[in-house]
Amino acid sequence: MSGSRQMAESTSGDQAQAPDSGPKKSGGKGLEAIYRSISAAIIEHRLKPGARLREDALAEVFGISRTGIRKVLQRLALEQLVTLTPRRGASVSRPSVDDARDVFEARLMVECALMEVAATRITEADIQELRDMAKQEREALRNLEQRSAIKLSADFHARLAEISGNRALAEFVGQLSSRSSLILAVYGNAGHLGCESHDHDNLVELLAAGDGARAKDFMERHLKSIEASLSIFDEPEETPDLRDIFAVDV
Amino acid sequence: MSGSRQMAESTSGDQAQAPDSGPKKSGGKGLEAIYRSISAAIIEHRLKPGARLREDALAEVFGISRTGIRKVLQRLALEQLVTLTPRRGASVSRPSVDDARDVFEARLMVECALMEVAATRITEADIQELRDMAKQEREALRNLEQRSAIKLSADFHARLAEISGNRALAEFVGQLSSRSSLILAVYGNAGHLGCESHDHDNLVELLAAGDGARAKDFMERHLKSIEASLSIFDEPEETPDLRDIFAVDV
DNA sequence: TGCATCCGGAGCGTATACAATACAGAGCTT
DNA sequence: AAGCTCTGTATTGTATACGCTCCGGATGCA
Repeated sequence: MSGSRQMAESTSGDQAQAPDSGPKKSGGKGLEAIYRSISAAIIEHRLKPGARLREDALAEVFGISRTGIRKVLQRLALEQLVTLTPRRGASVSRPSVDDARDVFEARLMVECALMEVAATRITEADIQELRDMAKQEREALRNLEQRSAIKLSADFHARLAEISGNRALAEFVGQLSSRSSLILAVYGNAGHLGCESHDHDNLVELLAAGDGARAKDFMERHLKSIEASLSIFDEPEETPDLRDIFAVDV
Repeated sequence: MSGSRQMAESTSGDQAQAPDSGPKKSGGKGLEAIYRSISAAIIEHRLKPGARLREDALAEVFGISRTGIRKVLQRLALEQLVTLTPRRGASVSRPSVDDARDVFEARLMVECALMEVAATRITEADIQELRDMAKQEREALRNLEQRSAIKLSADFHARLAEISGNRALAEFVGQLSSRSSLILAVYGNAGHLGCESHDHDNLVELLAAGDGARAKDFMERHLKSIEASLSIFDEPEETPDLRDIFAVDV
């Protein structure tokens, strides 16, 4: 892996203003803020899988017209965070069992490989930032702020991938991490949310020590343990067997 | 590249409809066809990097209003086939040197790993289909139809990734392949277009033999040879240093 | 009473209208 | 003569209007 540029955010002059403060004169970049707002709400499980996202309602909430909302929803749909059903509108995606397996298989493949690259390219500033993120996540967990913790965890993995210096792979990991959050919402067991509290700290220290091989192994165990913690079985089909369900009542 | 007249038809069964044959009954699926049409035009280099894509012009060509065109352009932008510059509209992306390196690095990582998976999952039907695609590509090359050959090559790699059974990774490879076509357009040497004529045939036979390890090695050499065939050097910067350039004249 | 049909509302899909802005060319100033 | 500004035009950004489809309830008929 070569290259020495750093991952510039799309347009660096990006400023996020409060969603409701400037309803009239919000510039084109306001859409980016709305995107992040909805995206965060989904990742934090404030919007649960299956929740409908009506265009009118969102338009009113964010103080713009449906046009902009549709743009945001289309982007979210391409990232598979929301599902767009014709004539029915948008709703938060409900990943299938196959989706879940695909996502974790992909993460295993890509994130593990990236650890070895990251170990050789990580800088002091990166290490400090990652330690910070891990700490925030630990504290969120301790305060039982599960919503924040899940988002921070996804951000951590995404940030980790950025260190590799490969933008294409970093974006891909970012999307996979976001989708993982949805998978947790559907198949996760309450109380035990994905990442162990100290896993990320350990990962950072391994990278700080430059030990790519062990970081890779650790990431592998980390991801496998997350996947193993899921309750992946086929959901009740769309036409549940009511006789079976209410058998006890009869 | 001057006229806007060059994107209408595509070689395969893509129907180019008369300008306004069905203004009312467009149907939501029409956008998918338009997306494929523009996407194919870009991948086949009928629209070259830097070419501007004016919304009005596209709207007129495809017989719909700008609304639908904007939707398609936004999707293409998210896939990084077109670049959307604020207030300047859309143009075919011109991948940077860094982009090129990232894309091929990602392909190397993912496609190679997928070969071992594909070798265990490939079916007779898959083998037959891949042989067919490789044959079409060979013939296109022999007939000097470079445009078709490039698209067929990208389709081949994408189809190959689908065999792994992992949708997330398959989509990712598909996007990387499309972007690779753009990279070829910018940094490729005329005459030697990426894939060697028999590489894909060899790949199929290795997979048909179930030899995942050698398929992986072959894919690695294949991708590296493509990347090596590129002329990757920094293009003149956007604000060329005129003093430097004309130093000899002074 | 049960089912089919009709009707009304709600919400999305598409087109069009209007406003804002960047580029280009011409004219003026120095 | 060269540079700067000012204005005109072309093109995108955003909002709004209208039509169409789907869902739910009410009504009529068997």
